[in-house]
Amino acid sequence: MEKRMIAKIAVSAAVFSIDRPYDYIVPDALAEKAVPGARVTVPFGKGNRRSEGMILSVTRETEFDKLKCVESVIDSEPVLDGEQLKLALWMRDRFFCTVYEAVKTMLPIGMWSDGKGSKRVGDKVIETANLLIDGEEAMELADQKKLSAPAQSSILRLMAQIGSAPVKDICIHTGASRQSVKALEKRGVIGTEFREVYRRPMIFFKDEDLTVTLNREQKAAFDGLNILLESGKPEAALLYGVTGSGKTLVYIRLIQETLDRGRNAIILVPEIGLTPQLLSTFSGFFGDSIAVLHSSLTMGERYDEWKRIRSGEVRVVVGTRSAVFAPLNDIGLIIIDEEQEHTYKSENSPRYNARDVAKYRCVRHNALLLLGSATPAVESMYAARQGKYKLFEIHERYNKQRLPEVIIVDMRREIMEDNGSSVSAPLRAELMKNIDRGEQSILFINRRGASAVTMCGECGHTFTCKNCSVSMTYHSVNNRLICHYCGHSVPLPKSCPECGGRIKFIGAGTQRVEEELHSLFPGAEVLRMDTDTVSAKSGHEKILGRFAAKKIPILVGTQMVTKGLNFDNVTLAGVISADQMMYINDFRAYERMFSVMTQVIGRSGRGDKTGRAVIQTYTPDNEVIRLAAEQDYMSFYTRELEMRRLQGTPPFSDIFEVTVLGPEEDAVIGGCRGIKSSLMGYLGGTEGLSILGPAPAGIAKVNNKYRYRIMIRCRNTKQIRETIAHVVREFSKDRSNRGLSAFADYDPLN
DNA sequence: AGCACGCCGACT
DNA sequence: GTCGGCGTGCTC
Repeated sequence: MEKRMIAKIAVSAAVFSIDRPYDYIVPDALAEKAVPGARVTVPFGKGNRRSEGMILSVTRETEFDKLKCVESVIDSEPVLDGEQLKLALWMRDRFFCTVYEAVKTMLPIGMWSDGKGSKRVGDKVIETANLLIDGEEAMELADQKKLSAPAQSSILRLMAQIGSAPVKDICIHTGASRQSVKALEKRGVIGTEFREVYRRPMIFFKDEDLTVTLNREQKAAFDGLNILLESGKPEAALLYGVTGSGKTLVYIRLIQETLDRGRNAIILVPEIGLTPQLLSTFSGFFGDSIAVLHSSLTMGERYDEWKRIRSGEVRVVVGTRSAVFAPLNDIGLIIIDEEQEHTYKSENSPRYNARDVAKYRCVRHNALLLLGSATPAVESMYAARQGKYKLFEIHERYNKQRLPEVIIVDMRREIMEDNGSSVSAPLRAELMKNIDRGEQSILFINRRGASAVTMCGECGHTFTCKNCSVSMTYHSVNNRLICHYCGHSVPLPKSCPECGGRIKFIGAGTQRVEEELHSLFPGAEVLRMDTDTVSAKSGHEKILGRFAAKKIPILVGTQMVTKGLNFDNVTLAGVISADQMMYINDFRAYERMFSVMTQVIGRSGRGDKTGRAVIQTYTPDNEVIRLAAEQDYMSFYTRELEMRRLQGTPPFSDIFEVTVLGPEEDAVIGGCRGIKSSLMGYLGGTEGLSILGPAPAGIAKVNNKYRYRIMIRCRNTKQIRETIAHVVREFSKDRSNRGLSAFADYDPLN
C-alpha cells in the first residue's frame, strides 16, 4: 500500500520563533486541490485552533508518526507559483519574518479575512445577455412586438445592434425593466449568463503625442541600457539623471523594447510619486495592458488587478512597494524610480526593501534591474562607481532650463528682527512678487504637524503624549493636541500647566503655515496638500487640477508636493524649515534632506521662466544645505561617502537592528543587553563587527511599550543572518523574557 | 503567541 | 475537598 500523502505547510499561527514547515496528512478527498501554492486551513497547537497555512510542497515522507490532517483547501487553484514560494522562503531568512508573513504580503489584501474588519472580496460577476437569434430576425420580432410589448421591442432593437451587453446596461439604455429581459429569455430569444468582470481603477487617458523623442543624453543612456536588455543575463544599472532630465522617457522606451521582445515589465514608484499625471502618461503609451497597484485602490480593485496580471493580460505593472511581488510572468525589466526613497522599505514585518526583492526577481528572470534617481542612495552610487552596477548619467535638464536661483534665509536673523512667523521676510517678498506677476509658488513642509511644537513661552514646558514619548501636535480644527503615534488627544490648555504662562507655537505644520499665509496675503488663495486633505479617493488629483486650472497662487504641502508636479507657471519653491530634516539621530538624515531639497527646488522653473527657491534654516552655514542649493549631487556624494567611511556605515558595512519592546523600561533594556551579550558570544571574533546599544528606538515609547534597540554593523552574510535569527528565537523562547518581544531588521530606515 | 497541563493556596 | 493562580512546555 502506498504511503500517506503529506503536505509541508507554512502555518499562519506559527510566530517567528517556532516557524518551520509543519507536516500534515492530506485526506484523500482533498488530494486533488492540495497542491503547492494553495492555501489551506489546519488545526494547530494544543487547542487545535484553526489556522491558515500555505502548502510549500507535497511528499510521502515524514519524520513524525502522529500527524494531524489538513482541514480544508481554501483555493481551488494555487495562488502562488514555484518562483513565488521560493521568494517567500528567501524573504524569511533575509528579513527575519515567517514564511506566512511573506506569503501574505505577496498576495492582494482582498484574499484574506483577517478578522479585523477586512473581509474577503469575491470575484465580481455581472449578468450579461446575448442574442440567440440573428439580427434580422430580432428586428422582425421587435416590429411585431412594437405595440404589445414595447419594452421587449426596444430591447430587441438594441440587442440586434450590439449582440451582447450587461443586463443592467440594457435596462438603463432602453428604460425597460429586467422583467422584460427575463420574458425574452423565457422565449429563448436571448440567453443570460453571469460573467466575471474586473473592477478597474479609473485612469484618465491623456491625449498626447505617443512618439518618444530622446535628446542626445537620453538616447545615449537608452542605447546603453538597451544593450544590457538584449544581453541574456543583464547586470543591474543605475540611471543618475538630474531633476527634470526626462528619465521617464527613457523608462518608456525601455519598456517598449522589453514588450517588443515579448517580455514584461514592472515599474515601481514611491507612494507619493504615483501621480495621476504619471498614470495617464503610462496609460497613454501602454493602454489596457498596464495594471496599476497602489494604496488608494479598493480591495476589489487590487484583487482584480492582481488577477488580470496573473491571467497574462497585463504586460506592464505600475505600482508602489508591494507591486514588486506582482505575479507577472517572464519579467524582462524592473525599474525602480527614485530608488533612494524610504517608502520602498516596509516598516512592519516582513521588513523588506522592494529594491532587494527586485534584485532577487531580476536574477531569477534574467531581467534588467534599473534604479533611477536624481539623488541616488549613497550605497547605489557607490556600487555603480565600483562597477557593481552599470552607470548611466543625464546631466542636462530636459529643455536646457536653467537651475533655479536659490536664496538661503537665516532664520536666526528673523527672530532677532522680531519676526516670529514661519514665513521669513525674504520668502514673503518673493511670494509677493509671484502673486503680483500671476505666477505660482509651492511651499514644502517636512511632515504633517511634525514641526508644530507647542510650548510655554515663559518656562519652556512642552506637551508630550502620556502613552508615547513624542511631542503632541496642535490641530486648530478641534483645538486639541494629538499624538501622531497612538492618536491620543487632549484639549489645548488655556495656559501652561506648570507656570501658568502663555502657550506659544514653535515651528509650524501645514495648517499653521496656511493660516499665516492667509493673514500675510489676504487676497490670495492658498491650497493645502497633506494627508488630511488628500485622504479622499481622488483628493490628490482634484487639488492638483484646481492648482493648475485656477492658477491658485500658493500650494503648501508635505512630501506630496515634492514629486512629479510639472507646472510651467510655478516659479518659486520654498522650504519652510530645512532644520527639522537634518537634526535627527539617523546616519541617513543628510542624504534624505539633500534628496528632498533637490526635489523641492526642482519644482520651480519647469517652463520657460527661470525659477527661484527659498530655503529657510537656523543653520545657513551647513555645507549640505549649500550643496543642495547648488544641486551639486556629486560633491554631496563625495562628502557623504567620506562620512560613511569614517562612521563605518553603509556602504562600508551593513546594518542590522534588533528591537526589544515591552511595558517596563528596565526589563526592555535588560532584554537588549541579553541579546547583545549572546550576539557577542556567537560573533565575538568576527572581522569588522561592532555591536552598539541598547539605545532608545526612534520613538522610545509607542502605545505604552518601551522600545530599545541594538545595532549590529558588519557584512551581511548568511552566517550573520542565521546567528541573529537564532538569537531572536532563543530570546523569545526564554522564560525570563516573559512580557518582552524582539524582532530583527536588516538595513533599517528610520 | 496561545493553549493545556500541573502543582500549590484560600474558599464553599 | 476543589476552584483557580500562573509557571512550564510544546506546537506537525
